[in-house]
Amino acid sequence: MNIYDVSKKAGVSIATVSRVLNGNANVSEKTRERVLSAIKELDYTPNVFARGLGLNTMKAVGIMCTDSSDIYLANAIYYLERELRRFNYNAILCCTGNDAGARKSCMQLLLDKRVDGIILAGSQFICRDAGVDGYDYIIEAARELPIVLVNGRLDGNRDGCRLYSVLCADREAVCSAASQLIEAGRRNIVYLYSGTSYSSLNKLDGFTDAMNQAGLPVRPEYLRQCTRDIAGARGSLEALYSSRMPFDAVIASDDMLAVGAVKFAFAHGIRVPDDLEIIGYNNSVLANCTEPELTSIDNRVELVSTRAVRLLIQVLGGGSAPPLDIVAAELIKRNTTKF
Amino acid sequence: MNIYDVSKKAGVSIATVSRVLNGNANVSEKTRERVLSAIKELDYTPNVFARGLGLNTMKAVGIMCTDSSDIYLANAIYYLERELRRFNYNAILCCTGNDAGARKSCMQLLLDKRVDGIILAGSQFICRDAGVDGYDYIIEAARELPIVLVNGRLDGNRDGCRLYSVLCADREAVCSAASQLIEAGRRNIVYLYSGTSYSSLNKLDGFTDAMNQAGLPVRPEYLRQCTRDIAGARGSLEALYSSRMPFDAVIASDDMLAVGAVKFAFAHGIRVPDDLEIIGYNNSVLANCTEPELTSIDNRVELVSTRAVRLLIQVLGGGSAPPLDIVAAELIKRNTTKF
DNA sequence: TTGTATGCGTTATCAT
DNA sequence: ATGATAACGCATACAA
Repeated sequence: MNIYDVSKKAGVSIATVSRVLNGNANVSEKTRERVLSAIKELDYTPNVFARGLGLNTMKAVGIMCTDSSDIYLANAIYYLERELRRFNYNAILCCTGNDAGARKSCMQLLLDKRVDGIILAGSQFICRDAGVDGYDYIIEAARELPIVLVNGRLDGNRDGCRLYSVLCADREAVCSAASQLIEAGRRNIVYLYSGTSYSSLNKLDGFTDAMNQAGLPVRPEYLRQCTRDIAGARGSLEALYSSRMPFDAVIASDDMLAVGAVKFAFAHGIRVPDDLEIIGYNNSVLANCTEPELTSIDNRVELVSTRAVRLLIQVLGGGSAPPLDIVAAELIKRNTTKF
Repeated sequence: MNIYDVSKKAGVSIATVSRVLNGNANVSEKTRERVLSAIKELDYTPNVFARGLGLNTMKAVGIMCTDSSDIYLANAIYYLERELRRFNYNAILCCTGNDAGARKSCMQLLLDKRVDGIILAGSQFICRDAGVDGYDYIIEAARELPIVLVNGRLDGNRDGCRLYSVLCADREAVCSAASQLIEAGRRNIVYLYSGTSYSSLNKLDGFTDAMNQAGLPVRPEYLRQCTRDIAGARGSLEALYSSRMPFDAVIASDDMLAVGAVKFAFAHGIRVPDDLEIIGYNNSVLANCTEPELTSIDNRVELVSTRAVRLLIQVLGGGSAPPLDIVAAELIKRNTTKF
């Protein structure tokens, strides 16, 4: 079942069939209809490989992420795929984990597959310990096809590179949230985080911004890094607590960690939000699970993901796009804060 | 940069290059090395389209699901993709939502893309309101390529179909859990569920099994269907509560609903697990978020997903496989139950 | 062991 | 408006 069968059935040449298939105007209405009905009758669909061979495109983009089961990334992937398919692109998913080598080979795999573009979902691709040439594989790839970072940032102003970043204004969001806690009278605020990704460090900066603006000291004991799970967050606060360092608020870089904070408070009979205010990040489903429910910073996954795809589509269509697109976050107030 | 360039550089014919590429034994060690070094020097990678055109395979499988942001499905997708890539297959993700038409067009899209196989992830593809010919699109597709249902079940014993189901013994799991509650003295057990998917109805059957085995009546007011979120679950229990129907245990078809049950209890000062025992399903991260933490049935996403891929790989390799592969669930005891 | 030639199913460039 | 034909880059049957 190929284009020849259709051309035979319709009594035209394969060129005409191809023209109909690709919406070429140079076809009379009569023949177009004849061809279309032949296509329908034979239930013909063009062979992607042959088409790809000629056009060098498969109408697919690669989505790379560290872990698609992470709640934030799972949402990002959902929105990315939905938007991509809206533009008739398929999504090829690649979970790389945190190993640098795996990332490179994943990227290479996608390049070899001749995808039309690549989306790097999640801030984990840009992190402190990447090293000087840690992003070379991205830069190089961006010379071959457009690459969009979702919630990560890498400068795309190098010549010959098509590298774009779409992200949320994390720093400003945390700064604003921290400022509100300070205004509400909190003085001993803990900042709880896990990774050293671009986004994570950015949030941390936002926290210190707020402290500086308020003229409050940023004490290193209150910047607490822990493993990325409930127990890690809780444990970190336990340690601080037993060392008798007072704290009256917690800002977490992820709802998961904020859940740990709620559990810590519960275990010690500390009242939330009266004695301890807690703010999470991502505004994920986890924020609705605790008691009281978490106030959380919404970093707009859907919006960011959608814009990332739109941007990519535009570039794939030969258009241009700004290398940086920043979306504002939104504080969703629930019951772990008083303001 | 193609196979001709490599052959020129290595001073051999393209046939020899192809042989080296495909691990054909009929190449002398000397020429093989010469070719390999030429490949490396030119940084050559074969064109997937040309290769696909000849072999009619793209080393990719489609993963269809209703919603990749659902926690269970997100996990399934993660494990599926990981295992697929372990066997050098890429994953093309397609989220269909709940619309039947979208499912069919998604399936067609994947068929047109000439994927090597398709995995239908999640029980939502098989559901009560599918209608008599509701699965025809799956059956027909299975005539063209192997299809594996993850956590759904469709009979694959039709001739010419390669249709397989890998799933968890949900019915037995719920039956066992309910039986344990009954043994512990609970008499008024609520079964809380949301969908009418294969898996969902199966769990419901497991619940009635347990009641029947214990000689207890299955009262329809205690089989409560609600929307698939925390508020829905909570609301459903509120309704039951205000109608003064006593209940002392809840089994939920999903951790999300169980969270709603915990919240309901908290709101009314009902002690968990003393006055109300609660059991969730999926053993997801949500089970760790509540206070007390949820006892939950672990339906082994990782195992099921991994086995599904292994089965598919086997079939793709020309081997045969059982049409049905069932994995046992496991009850993870935490603090919303007393036993 | 190696090379030649053909087929795979399109798209696109010419003619007509 | 339509048709013939040359790419596209690989695998492979067959020849040497």
